[in-house]
Amino acid sequence: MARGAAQQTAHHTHNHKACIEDALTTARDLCAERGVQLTPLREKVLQIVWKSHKPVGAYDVLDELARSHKSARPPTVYRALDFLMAEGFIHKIESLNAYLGCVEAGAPHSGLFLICRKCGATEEIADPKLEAALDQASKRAGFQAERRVVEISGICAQCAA
Amino acid sequence: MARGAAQQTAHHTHNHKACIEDALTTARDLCAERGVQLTPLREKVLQIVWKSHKPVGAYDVLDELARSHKSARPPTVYRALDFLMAEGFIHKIESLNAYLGCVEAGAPHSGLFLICRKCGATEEIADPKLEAALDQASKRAGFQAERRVVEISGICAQCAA
DNA sequence: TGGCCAATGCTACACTATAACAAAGTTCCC
DNA sequence: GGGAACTTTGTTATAGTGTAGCATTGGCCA
Repeated sequence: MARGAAQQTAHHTHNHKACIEDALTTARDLCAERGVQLTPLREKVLQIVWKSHKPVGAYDVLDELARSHKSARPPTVYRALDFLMAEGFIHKIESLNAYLGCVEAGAPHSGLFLICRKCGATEEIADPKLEAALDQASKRAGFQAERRVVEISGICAQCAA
Repeated sequence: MARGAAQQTAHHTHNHKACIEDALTTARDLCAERGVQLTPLREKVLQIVWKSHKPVGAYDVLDELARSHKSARPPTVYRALDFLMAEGFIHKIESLNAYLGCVEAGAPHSGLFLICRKCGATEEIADPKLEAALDQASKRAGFQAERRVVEISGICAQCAA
């Protein structure tokens, strides 16, 4: 699963380095606030997940991590991913068994994802109205919703053009 | 993963045998219409998936299938599951890596699922308004939606009571 | 009767994820 | 500063999910 350096963005070329820096800074700040540790290992994993706007598999993270961290093993990666998810810094894309940096880090939340099956770029969109509609639908069925998984696959605007 | 005979329904006790029979009859009719083969193997797998209203893992299907079909292997099961999904008779629940009988077999479609994390019962609900809202949201992002995964986990009405 | 196609058999393997226990590092209190 | 409690990481092994690739069978029909 080679994920090249080019074509990393969801919509157009942009300064992706700034994306990564934003994500890392936000994570550092939030961890400080919360009194939890963004250890070098965890930070490195977060950086790897943020290398592109495409969901990345745990074993791809492991391969990349192992270059700087020879002792890395599957549990190393999964523990870091679990931490990052618990803090709301990344999401798991269930339909791909892969992980994606969260653009709205802060409150842990369920996102809504648009996944391009051609280029792999995945966009997280926030749509309060839609979220409310989902909660409505649950409530109507007498169901206490706790977690939402909403993943839409198809062709992104760039690939369609 | 013991899935008992009791407590099989999403909402209340009901004649689950009728559920299964309905599903099998519908599948037989549709396959005849479409000129595809609902072989004994595929029918058996469909029946196993329909044993309850809880999503069932592929390897649980395999265990059950092997009782009557000694040569069954993972590919046996996955091929049958793929066929049944392609024909719209079952759904895959991505967040559980498990499969569930479709209550609205016929047109292949993406469902919306309410998954109880306590009893496992999973209800498929149809909500055209919500589906339209999801399509709207995609379109607004210039995205051509092809497949939807919508899975809501929480506590069902029965378990809450 | 031979060629084609769909379905199944079968072996092996790839990919995803966790259990369980050991070791090292951190915090905080006295 | 010593040490208990806790968090994080190391390490080995294994469980769980899914597919590749080729062989075999059986029906259809030209």
